[in-house]
Amino acid sequence: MQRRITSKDVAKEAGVSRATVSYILNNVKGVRISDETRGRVLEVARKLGYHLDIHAQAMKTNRSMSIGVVSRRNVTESRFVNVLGGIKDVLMKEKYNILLCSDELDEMGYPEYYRLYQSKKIDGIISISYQEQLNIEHADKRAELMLKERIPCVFADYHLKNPMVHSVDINYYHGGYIAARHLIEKGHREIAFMVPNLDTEQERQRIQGVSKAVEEAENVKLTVYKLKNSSNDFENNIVEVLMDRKKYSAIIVAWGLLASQTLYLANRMKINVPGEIAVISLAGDSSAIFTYPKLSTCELPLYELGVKSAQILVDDINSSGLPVSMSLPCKLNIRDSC
Amino acid sequence: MQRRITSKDVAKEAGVSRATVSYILNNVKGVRISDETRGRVLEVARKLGYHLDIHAQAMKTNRSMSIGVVSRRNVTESRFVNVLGGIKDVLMKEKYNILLCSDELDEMGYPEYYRLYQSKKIDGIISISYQEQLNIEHADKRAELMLKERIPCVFADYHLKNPMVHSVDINYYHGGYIAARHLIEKGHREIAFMVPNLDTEQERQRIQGVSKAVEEAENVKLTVYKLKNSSNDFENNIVEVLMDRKKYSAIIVAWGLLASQTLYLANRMKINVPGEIAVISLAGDSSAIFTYPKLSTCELPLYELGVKSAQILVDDINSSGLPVSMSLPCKLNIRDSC
DNA sequence: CTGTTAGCGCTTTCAC
DNA sequence: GTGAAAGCGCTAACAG
Repeated sequence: MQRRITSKDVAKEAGVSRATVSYILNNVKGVRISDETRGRVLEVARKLGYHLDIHAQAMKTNRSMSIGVVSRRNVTESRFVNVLGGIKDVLMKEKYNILLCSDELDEMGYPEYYRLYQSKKIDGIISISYQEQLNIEHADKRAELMLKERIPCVFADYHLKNPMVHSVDINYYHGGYIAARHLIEKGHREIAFMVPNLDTEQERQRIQGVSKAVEEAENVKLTVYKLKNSSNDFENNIVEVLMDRKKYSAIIVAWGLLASQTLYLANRMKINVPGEIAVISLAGDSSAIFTYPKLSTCELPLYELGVKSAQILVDDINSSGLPVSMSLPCKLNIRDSC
Repeated sequence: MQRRITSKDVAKEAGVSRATVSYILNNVKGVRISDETRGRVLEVARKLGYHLDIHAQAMKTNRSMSIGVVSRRNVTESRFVNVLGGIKDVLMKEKYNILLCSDELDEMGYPEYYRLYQSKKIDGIISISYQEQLNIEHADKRAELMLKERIPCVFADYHLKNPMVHSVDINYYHGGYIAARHLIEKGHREIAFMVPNLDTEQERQRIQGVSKAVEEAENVKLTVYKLKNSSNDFENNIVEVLMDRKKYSAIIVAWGLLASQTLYLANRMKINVPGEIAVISLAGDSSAIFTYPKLSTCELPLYELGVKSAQILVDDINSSGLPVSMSLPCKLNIRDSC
């Protein structure tokens, strides 16, 4: 086991002091160092195979250059992963690393990421909402904790009540509105809206958005079907709605998976889409594009959500300012199902 | 800005020494401490809001308790994310955190994760192959580097030549074999195999596995279609193969997305699946289950891949031993398309 | 412009 | 069983 090469070794070998080495390696400005010295030190560092000890550095600077990204357990959901992509792209540029955290509580009732922050393992937190997140009060409580302890933190897609924490949300109202609007412009006058029966801000906004578009139009009738969520198997629900198809010419479906399933069932029931019924989904990822027919969706700005969240967090860490809160619009992606 | 609470503060307040505090908080065995003292210290720590400084600890112990997971850029691929799930479940139990790394090279030609290891930010590395990873020599070179510097490292799904590094692979041969075998048992005698024309171990194994099953059977004819990869748009290729359909009664498709697209096109061309042609895919994730008809797949053991990789890495860090290399079998998941 | 030095907060050996 | 003290490798304030 051989000793680690430290900045001391580099300094000695190069015939300068440790401070000089530190200045050069960190590119500290406001210190002028002759190009010759600089070159020599860099060369020696390379030759000796010197590597910074990040813990020693962190100890001095009180910065770990890591950001915690919190997910509710399931890293597998495509929603999570798309947001992560946006976060990663921003943080890489800013020299931050991403540390995956859970929010499971420890014996003392604190979430893991709280501990990681207090231990200085991460400099800030991005919390991404999880699907079917019912318990908003719970999230609000977490936000309180962050606020109280002044922990740099951004809530992504949480739609919190608390206006003092940074938040980036998705404008589901807008999504519902433009989707319904599109159908109306296409001439549909009887529209069904299929949405899981959940008491979440997300679904509430969608219903409002869809309703708004309908209200603005003339002679358009809307039927909202609230699907009972029996362990995520909506088959029976969907079949019922499809049986009802004399009552409308188009369906808006709240979720991507639900939409795929709807198309599947339509195929099975020999219902022509979009001929007999047009279908549009208010979410859904690219994996859904090979449904038959290709699904028209209202794309959620997931990548953007990640980008904005990361930017806000980095800004906050660098100079904590006023709380930022924004809401990102959706984008229509019309393919073949309507 | 108030001073950080240190173990010194806790020690003073509790009337013991810092060493005692450390022993208690880390649950060090081989040191007997009266329950009364232990309780008092814990209580004081809680009251004062003491939190360990993880960098100071890491500096002493030379352990950062983080593992780097390397992905080639695209964290969005479902392949990556499923493996990650397995890794996460194991590492959480072992008290390790996951740090997402890229393998982009820095000015000095080292991948990011190499730097992170040398800086002691991570204790080991799990490298997950990326799809269509063509350049095996390149990967072998990375493996050399890890080996030379004795960096704890596991290569997941790389099929490296070097037997000295830990590796966990997927047995694509097995996947191809059981899929073909299933079709043969179902009575199919003319089988087509559609595979992207890539010179990778993965596709080579698949072809071998499928061929093997065909050879073992009597009177079965296999036609291999190598698809030219023009920017991942295989539509024309697939249509051609489907036009050829008098020549076979079943198709094996190498990739999940390709399979979805095949079903889509079959629908569009009014070809009945599995009536006219049966279809089975050698990969594909759960998002594909709402194709019409529901796609039969040979499931890749992605979660397991993550689990095994993480276990091997942790073992290696704790007591570096002989190189482990294993290959995980696939699993048939027969739904409606064959 | 460069060097000296004092810690950052922790663990752990060694003495008591 | 408990305590004193020696660093781990770095940065930044200060002195030269």
